[in-house]
Amino acid sequence: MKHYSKQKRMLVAVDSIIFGFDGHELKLLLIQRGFEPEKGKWSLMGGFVGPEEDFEQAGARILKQLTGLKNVYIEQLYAFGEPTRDPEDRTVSIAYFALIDIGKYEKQISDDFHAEWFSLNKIPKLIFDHSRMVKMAKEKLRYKAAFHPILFELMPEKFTLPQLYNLYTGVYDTVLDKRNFTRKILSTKLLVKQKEKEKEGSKKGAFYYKLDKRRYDSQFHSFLNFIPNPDNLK
Amino acid sequence: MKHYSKQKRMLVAVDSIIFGFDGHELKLLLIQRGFEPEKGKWSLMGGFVGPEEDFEQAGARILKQLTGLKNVYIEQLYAFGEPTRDPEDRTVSIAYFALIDIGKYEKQISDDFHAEWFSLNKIPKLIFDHSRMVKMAKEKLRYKAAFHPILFELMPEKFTLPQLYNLYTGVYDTVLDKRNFTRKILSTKLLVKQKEKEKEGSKKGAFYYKLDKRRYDSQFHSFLNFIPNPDNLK
DNA sequence: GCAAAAGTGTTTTTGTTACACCCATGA
DNA sequence: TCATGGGTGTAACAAAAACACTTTTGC
Repeated sequence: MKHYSKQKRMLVAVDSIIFGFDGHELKLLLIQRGFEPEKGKWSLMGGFVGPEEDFEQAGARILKQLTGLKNVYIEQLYAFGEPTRDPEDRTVSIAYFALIDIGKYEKQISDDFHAEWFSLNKIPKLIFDHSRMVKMAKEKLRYKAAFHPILFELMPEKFTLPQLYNLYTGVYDTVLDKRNFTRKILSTKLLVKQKEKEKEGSKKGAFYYKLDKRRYDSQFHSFLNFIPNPDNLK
Repeated sequence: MKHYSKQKRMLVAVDSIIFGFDGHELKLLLIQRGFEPEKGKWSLMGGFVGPEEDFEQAGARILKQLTGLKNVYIEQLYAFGEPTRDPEDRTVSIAYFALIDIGKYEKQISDDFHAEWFSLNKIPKLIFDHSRMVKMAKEKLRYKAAFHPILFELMPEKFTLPQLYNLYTGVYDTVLDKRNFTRKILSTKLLVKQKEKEKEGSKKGAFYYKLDKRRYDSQFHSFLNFIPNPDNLK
């Protein structure tokens, strides 16, 4: 304490942009705050970083609290620190984005907040700078998913190629050539075809695939070029 | 204050990883601290975020203080927050990396620190988690420079293709095919050939080039694919 | 005249894109 | 039997990679 005593201290929070995919479109998990300030307004899930915690621990704790999930994909997005971003008090926010298997999500009982999934094009007004955080998270997800197989984190254990196709076209808000898409995905050797078919979505049914976990882990950082002309992603 | 009063407050600092290029190799600017704690040890340049400042302002202020430069390329790298990363007190560090034209750098007179440029493979032991920050900055620079023309930020107004070649091979610690490299660089149309030659580096002399600032700004986010097989960049 | 670094084209290989029809099934 | 969505191959084109010799000039 002796050397830094003149410096201003700040609150430090972690806010999580939580993405899920329901087989048709990408969704975002938001909470309606049950506490002041901004009680009743829509918000990202967040919380203050505890005295003995690092950011990852705080992020994991918050995610667990809201979704019941642990060991999910979570990655630091950006640190936000405008002096007045939280009008109540100087608060720095370390934003993380998480990708979860929406099927594993279970609504938590809590008085503090009530959570809901939103389609990405129907996001309500959010408190503070949370809309900016969401925008940035979408950009980063697009950027990263163009090269790395990160979107598989959103899929259930067994999934079909049409589902995956829906996810990619949704994330990039574009149509992709179905044959080229299939070829590219399968050429990564990341997927293992199952014998069963998914029969809900269509009459013919679509084959299930599973991730080859070994290959996935080892190729995660490789450049797989999922998206044609990834220009202008930012 | 009324709602957050129970939360722990922390110090928030900005640390800058400052890269420069002398025409031959990539360098890092470090300071030897003239103040406690860790007086005399090598460190990144940093400082606390002031009560009315955001991170970018703090980063710019710190960079100006050490290098005399303003309006240089600076980008947020990562937020570090392990509870004991600074043994003195709980301090969160928002790390930024900066790319400067080493020729414009002018040593600042200050009692507080004495600065020196280091080759990237001769970095001394650094305080706290600064070595980890440097490592991460190198990785991010490699990643980003593989797709975006960011390394031009390190060059002086006029530079030669051999200098640029040295920079790229240095950053990726690899040899590149000279003809393919030249073709790729020139095919971006980002460079304008000058009439004069640089005569210091060789007998024959190498033509100077300048950045086409307009094109550079508009293509900055495009994917230019500078590096063959960018796999395993992380 | 020779050492040292700059500059320059072509061929091969690889990857990307464009494109359209048949299949399986439940209603 | 037909409507719906699933599944599949090929040819043209574009981009990347491999490869070596000539030029200039200061010493």
